[in-house]
Amino acid sequence: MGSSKCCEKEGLKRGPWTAEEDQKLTAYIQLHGHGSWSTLPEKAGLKRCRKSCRLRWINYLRPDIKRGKFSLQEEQTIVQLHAFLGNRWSVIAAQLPKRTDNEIKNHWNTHLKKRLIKMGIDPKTHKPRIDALGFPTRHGGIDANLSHMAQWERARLEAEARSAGVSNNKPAVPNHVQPKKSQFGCLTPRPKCLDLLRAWQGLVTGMFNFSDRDDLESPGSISNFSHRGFQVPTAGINQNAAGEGTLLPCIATNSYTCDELDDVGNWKRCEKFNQMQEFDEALQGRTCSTEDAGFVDRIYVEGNDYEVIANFMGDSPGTLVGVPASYSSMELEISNGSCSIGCMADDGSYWDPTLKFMNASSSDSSVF
DNA sequence: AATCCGATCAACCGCGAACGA
DNA sequence: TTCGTTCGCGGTTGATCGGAT
Repeated sequence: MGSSKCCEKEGLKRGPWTAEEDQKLTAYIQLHGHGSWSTLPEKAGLKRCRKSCRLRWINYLRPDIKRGKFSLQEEQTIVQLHAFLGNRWSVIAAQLPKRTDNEIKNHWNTHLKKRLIKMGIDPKTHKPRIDALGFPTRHGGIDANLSHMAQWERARLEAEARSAGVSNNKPAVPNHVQPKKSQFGCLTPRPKCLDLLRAWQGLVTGMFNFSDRDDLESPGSISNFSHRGFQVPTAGINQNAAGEGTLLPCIATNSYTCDELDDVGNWKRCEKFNQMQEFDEALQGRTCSTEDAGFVDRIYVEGNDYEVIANFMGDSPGTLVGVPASYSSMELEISNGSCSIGCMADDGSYWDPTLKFMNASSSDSSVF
């Protein structure tokens, strides 16, 4: 486990923790909180360095962590987020409740990475791997699907590049990828990148779903993805004579109305939706559920920067609502199949997107 | 039964960022 | 602005386990 450093110089203990040490650390933190990690070991009566204590608590002893097998959903999320974020395990872990970055990192390195490699997908780029002759690697009968995968991946990278390029002063990975604590003390529901990636979730689902069972231990064909349900959060948009875009209530099945939209960068999302058309015939029984509530994408309409949010009420199809991107702190609550959204601006003012949307629709104003 | 070997995962280290003096 | 300290992240190591030989 590496050469000794901070622990050895002061005669501190290293290696596996004993039950007694765990008990001491847990008892101390439950009573006092961890406070300063540098002083904790001494106060807690542990002959361990601060790093060792912190790691033990965060990765093992903390009460709000889940251990054991990763679910299909969790694995999909990891793969999707890794495609966007790379090895930013702490950010990925923030989107997987009760999982630690260390656990996710280990799971990636020991399971997911190998599974992707087996499928002929480069785990670093998430692109189909190219052999020495420049041809995509062959793996069973999945070539056709890999080409689809490659198209999706291209779309993903293009979207990523655009989002970085549209605003030079914005980081390539937006800040809101980082989970934020809102005034209500809750984490924002999820980063937009999850939604960008949701479009190809069906492919990933195909990669990780095997026949009729959810057993993940044996890789299966990805060729059956087209027969599966494919949840697609979709956008409806209307242009008036002046060329202004107005968001419409959107039934959460595909509504590819984007062809006529401008080609100057507004409504970037639509390009992605157009690419989804080629899957149109293959996709059946598309429905959108409350799982799709939350961020959909960032759009730029009339020079304004908006977040688009799928908003679901009860069991009815969702609507899309727009929120100024400056309203960074979102609240989303799902209960009894109903989803409500509210947003807090940095100055503390509150934005009710549903209300704004309805007002805007009735007044025929631009966008909202 | 003994040994080997690959897989797994807890734990450690180095480094950069954040922060305060 | 600089410097020292602390924290947290990502990469890596090595103990352990289980299956194969």
